[in-house]
Amino acid sequence: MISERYNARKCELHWQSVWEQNSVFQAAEDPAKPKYYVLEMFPYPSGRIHMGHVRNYAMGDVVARYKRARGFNVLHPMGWDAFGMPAENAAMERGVHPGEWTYSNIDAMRTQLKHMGLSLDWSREFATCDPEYYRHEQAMFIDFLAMGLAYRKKSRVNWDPVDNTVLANEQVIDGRGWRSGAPVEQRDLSQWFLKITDYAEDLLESLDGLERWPEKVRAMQRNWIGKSRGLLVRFAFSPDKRLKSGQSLDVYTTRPDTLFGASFCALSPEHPISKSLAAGNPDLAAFIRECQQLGTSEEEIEKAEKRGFDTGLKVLHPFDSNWQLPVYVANFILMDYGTGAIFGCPAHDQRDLDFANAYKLDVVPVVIPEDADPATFTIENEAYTGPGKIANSKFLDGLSVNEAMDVVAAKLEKRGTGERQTHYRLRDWGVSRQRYWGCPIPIIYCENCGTVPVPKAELPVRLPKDVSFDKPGNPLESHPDWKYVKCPQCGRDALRETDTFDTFIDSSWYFARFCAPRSSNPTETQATDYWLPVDQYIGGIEHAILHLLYSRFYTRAMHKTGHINIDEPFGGLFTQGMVIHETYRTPEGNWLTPDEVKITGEGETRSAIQIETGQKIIIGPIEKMSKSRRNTVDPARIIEHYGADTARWFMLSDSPPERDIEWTDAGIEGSSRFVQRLWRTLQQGLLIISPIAAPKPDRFGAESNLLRKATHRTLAAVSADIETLRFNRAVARIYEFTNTIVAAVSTADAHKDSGFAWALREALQYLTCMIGPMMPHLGEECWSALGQETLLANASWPQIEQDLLEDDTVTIAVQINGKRRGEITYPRGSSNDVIESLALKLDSVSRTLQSKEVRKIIIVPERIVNVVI
RNA sequence: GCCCCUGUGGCGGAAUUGGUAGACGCGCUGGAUUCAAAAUCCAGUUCCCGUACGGGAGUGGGAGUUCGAUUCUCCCCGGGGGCACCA
Repeated sequence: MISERYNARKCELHWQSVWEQNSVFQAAEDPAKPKYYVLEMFPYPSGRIHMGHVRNYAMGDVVARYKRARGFNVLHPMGWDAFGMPAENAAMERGVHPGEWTYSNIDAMRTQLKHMGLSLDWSREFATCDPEYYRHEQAMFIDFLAMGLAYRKKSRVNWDPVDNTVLANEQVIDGRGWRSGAPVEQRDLSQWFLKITDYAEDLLESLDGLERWPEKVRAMQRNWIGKSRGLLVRFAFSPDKRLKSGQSLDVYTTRPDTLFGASFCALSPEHPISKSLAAGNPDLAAFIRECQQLGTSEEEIEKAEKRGFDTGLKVLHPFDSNWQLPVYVANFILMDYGTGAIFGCPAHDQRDLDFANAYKLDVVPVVIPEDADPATFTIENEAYTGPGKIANSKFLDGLSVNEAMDVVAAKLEKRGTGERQTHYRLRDWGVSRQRYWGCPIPIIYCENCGTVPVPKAELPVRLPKDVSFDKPGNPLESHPDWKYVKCPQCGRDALRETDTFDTFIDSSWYFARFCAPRSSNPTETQATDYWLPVDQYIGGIEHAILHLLYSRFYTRAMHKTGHINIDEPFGGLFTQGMVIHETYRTPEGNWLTPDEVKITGEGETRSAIQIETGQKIIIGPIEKMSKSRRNTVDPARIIEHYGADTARWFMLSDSPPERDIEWTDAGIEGSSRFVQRLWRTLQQGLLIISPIAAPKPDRFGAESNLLRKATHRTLAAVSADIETLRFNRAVARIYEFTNTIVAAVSTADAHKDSGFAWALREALQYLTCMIGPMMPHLGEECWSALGQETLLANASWPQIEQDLLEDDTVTIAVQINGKRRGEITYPRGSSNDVIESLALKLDSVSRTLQSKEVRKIIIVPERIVNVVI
């Protein structure tokens, strides 16, 4: 029989409309059913989805559909992280309004996502740039302010002196503005901050309770919070007329044990003492300006060559007032950490060592490894940070590192020149952005009343539509009238805050909004109490720290202000690997998409040209797919050509979901072939299988029993794989199982076997259920072909018969000296004596043993036999 | 620079978490079917020696622990992510 090929395009449209017409995926609270909230990180509407999105949403959809089948009331919503810089860049480059650009992107991407056949509740969709969303953000900010969770302080930004605009770190390239090319400066601006540091300890401790989070994410957050115990040391200055009398230099150190190895002190360029000295010293002022050209990013600062400026000031060593240490201003000292000043111990800190070598300062090792000789142990280009005994440190000599820390801390505390402290690396969250396309900060500045929140009744503070991007800088600032308002308290002329919120705020609570997306309050307790926390959150590993930590904090802040009753937003987290791809740039530095480039040659001779112009292209590093690098691959052609099911299946196959994958469509033919093969096998099977309501036979023949074992074992394995999100393994099991079915269907003998028709129906039905979460359209088509009248999307996950999972015999390998020499099969539960004699009887073993003496036989039942000779 | 992850055939990867390395898929080779092609089916496919039987090597590199290491420990090398204004 020649069966018809599976027509993906026709079937996919059909089932998508059936699901939609029946509102199959619309969720509602149902206290009688256990809930399950599946959420994938919502996308930034860049215009087109790329393969990274397909991977993310295919994974989430498998979980959502699987949990539905398992009887859960599933919430699986979708929305848009719609504020952000790319919309403003589009406005500047193409003159299109950010809102218009964003909404048309949303339309395009929604269509693409719908073609994927995801089990989403689209009735809950929202975009964060909608005033009906961001008004609640404004209301909550006012609540945060009232509760002391928000405050204003001066903070530095990257400033482009030519474009007169604030630059994001991404827009600073080698210390220059990306458009103007002008060296970047740092500027102090008054900005709003949220007090995430209030929760540093809680955010740290609670990580232990997040058992369904990857350990690596918890580790990254722990390091980010960076709790340290150390000592604040007050260095007295040697008298100097540039200082106020009694002024001391406060230094925070986690290594007080190395105090005798100190050879200098260093101040951050932003340190108050640096600034006051600079006022009277043009050379120092110039040096500080140079430091500031590195921009604000920690990466730039730490990678830069270590440089310093000798202030001429001296401090006295706390344990020896005859010992003076020079005080530098140094480019690698961060004002935000500790006190913004350090004492440098070059022997035991690499940065200090680099600095000391550059400025010819002493390098005295004071921690000596156990196996080293203190008399000869020296440090040259590599600092020693390991354990050891203290040396060259007077009364500390011979102590361990920890003992020495205690002794130093105790002595200085007693003297009043030191204080044990706990510090966190975590800084407060700066949320002000000098940009248009974000949520306006609902604050009014009145000369009379000061900082006044916009009354809640007047929310939302809407973004004005009539803005111009002709001038650089924030269009809200230059808007003719938007910022001029009356003070809500005294009615006098006042000014609106023209900064908008960091877009991380938008994504810090959207999961809560999805529970009741049309509520006139930010959240609806009845809905959030039912749905939250998110049971399975899925997104890229690149969000391991910022987004996930901000959300954890924001949830706590919402709890404190009465908007929610939980502290941890995400019960289970899965961080998928990124889809990465090579990057391509023209010699002028313009990014090109993979479509625009032709690659020739291999290895050393590999090169690329731009298809349109024939010009040679620079092949850049392999990076995560992103709009800004243009290294994205649009799934549209793949979906159009092969169908959404094939695209989904392909993305789930092969690679473990947490691993990065370099995009290639090699192998997609295989996925497509499998779809056809499965459909064909089903067609052939339909001619053999028993009717839908046929009762289960009392007994099964050998062939049928083998098939049933394969069916139930595959189901057990696939269920476990989906529960743990190991989709690639589930795919492999399904391939194997399909091969088994194909073989059974094509074996004439099997058909005569007792109960085979029933066993084959069972196999095909189970197979259909198993592919359903991954290839839902094909699943529905098969389900219907099998004579089912319900939707597979609403069907229950099949039952496993436990007694089909176990065999009565065991096959294990026999090794000689750890090298495999053969295998034996024996009845389950056999004694070690039986196993041993079977193993020794093997030809391959006995042959080797003839000339050798057996020293030991290791038998691990049901695992291995190892004969040691 | 710092923190986190990662490395297995020609390619993506599997290995019950210390117990048969290479499941499954891709690709490739040969064959069947066909007027021909597509599709499909069958066989083979880690590398080296050998017609074969078989033997040896082998999980980025080096050391270690163990009867046994892809798995645990240490050092080194390559790749990716994050570094607070990309999202």
